[in-house]
Amino acid sequence: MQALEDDLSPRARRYARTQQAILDAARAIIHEQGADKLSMRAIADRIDYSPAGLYEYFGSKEEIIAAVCRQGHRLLRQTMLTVPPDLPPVEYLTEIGLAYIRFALSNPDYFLLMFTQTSAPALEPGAGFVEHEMMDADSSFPLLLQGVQRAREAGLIQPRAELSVMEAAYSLWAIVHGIAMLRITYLREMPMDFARADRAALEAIARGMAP
Amino acid sequence: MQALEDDLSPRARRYARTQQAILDAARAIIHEQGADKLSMRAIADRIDYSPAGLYEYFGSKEEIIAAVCRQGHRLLRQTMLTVPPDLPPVEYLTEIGLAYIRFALSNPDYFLLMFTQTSAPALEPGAGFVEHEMMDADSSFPLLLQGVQRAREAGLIQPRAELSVMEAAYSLWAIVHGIAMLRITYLREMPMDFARADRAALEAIARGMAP
DNA sequence: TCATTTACCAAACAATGTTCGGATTGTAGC
DNA sequence: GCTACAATCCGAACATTGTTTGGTAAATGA
Repeated sequence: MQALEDDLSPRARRYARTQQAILDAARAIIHEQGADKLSMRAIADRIDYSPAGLYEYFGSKEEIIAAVCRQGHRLLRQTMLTVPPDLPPVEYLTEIGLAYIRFALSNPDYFLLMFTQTSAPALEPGAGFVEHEMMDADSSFPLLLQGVQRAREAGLIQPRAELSVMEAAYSLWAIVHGIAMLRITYLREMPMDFARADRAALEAIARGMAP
Repeated sequence: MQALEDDLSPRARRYARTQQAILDAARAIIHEQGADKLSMRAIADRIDYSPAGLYEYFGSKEEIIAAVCRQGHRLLRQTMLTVPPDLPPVEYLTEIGLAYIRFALSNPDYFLLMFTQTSAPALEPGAGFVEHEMMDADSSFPLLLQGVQRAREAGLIQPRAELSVMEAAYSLWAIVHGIAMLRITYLREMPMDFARADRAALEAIARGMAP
């Protein structure tokens, strides 16, 4: 991990390390006490700083949260990357979908924070969809897109006039995201065989995209 | 609306009306300024009360929010009820799904608040799923359930061993909820033909449940 | 060695949810 | 109508929040 801190001056390295310590503390507080207990003072206490000292590293609490969310998206992507890519295409899609849901269930507050931010960076007017955060290398969506592409090449998914590859991936994302969201919020206390229901949902959407 | 205020004493009627005024003010603030601008003082100002006075009607800000959310779920259900029930079953399902999404897009802060509450009333241990909030008369889920049931009776949806009526409705809810959530949060700035993509998603899931 | 930038903090500020004590108002019983 | 009691309602305060300010100490570069 030290290796990543490139050819920076000692000062810049310390700065980056403290910045990361702030983010780690924030993440730990969110995980241990929930997002509503995340305060500048709590972060400062945990890393032996004063609240005011944090403003040397981040402009505001919002910026800290935004940075935590970026790391969260990277982490989510990495979780999905643990699924063996040599699985049969449809099974692969199912598994990365389930991994997405599992991530949300293991880190409900974190996940909720990541997908509740309404203050996104506004895209410049003329930008295409590739410019969007969704298509970043850190995002998890490209994995879905690539999975759908592979399934299509294997002939297991039929791209029709009414369902492009992009739209197929969007549908998959939506159903998986909807399940994750509902299960960590509205359906948290619902007694139900979710393992079964989730698989059924994924099978249904897969069948709907089959030739 | 006066008719609903039953056979209560004048005092109880005033009480109920003030309670409703508080909820209306809260809803208006959420709609006009966003959920983060919702404060006890803002509510009090709007209805000419002092902040302390509100505590005669609600125990806390959380209770106010919970009540606002309950009304939100009723409103969402009513929005979905405007879809003509005599449409062909599959088309009916598509339309109430689109109504769900439309509600979220027209009231993003409201919708987000409704489905972000993680402090739900814990279900008593021995309770079945019918006891859950999801199955309330105010909830929108029963509409989906009933729609799926009708489609099944018309032979347009095949209930299989791996996909009960309940699970089919759950799948539909998930995809619609996922679309709604993504579009008002992560994908807010995404330039994309959502009208097309949403229909494609709903068609795909419908095809996946067809015989 | 000295001047400047960096790192850091104590103290204060404004805004928040909530509580407390008392004042005012409405109601029920006589 | 009068009185006692309960219901409303509010000013003032408290604790907790994010953030700013002014200044001190340390590190850096000349």
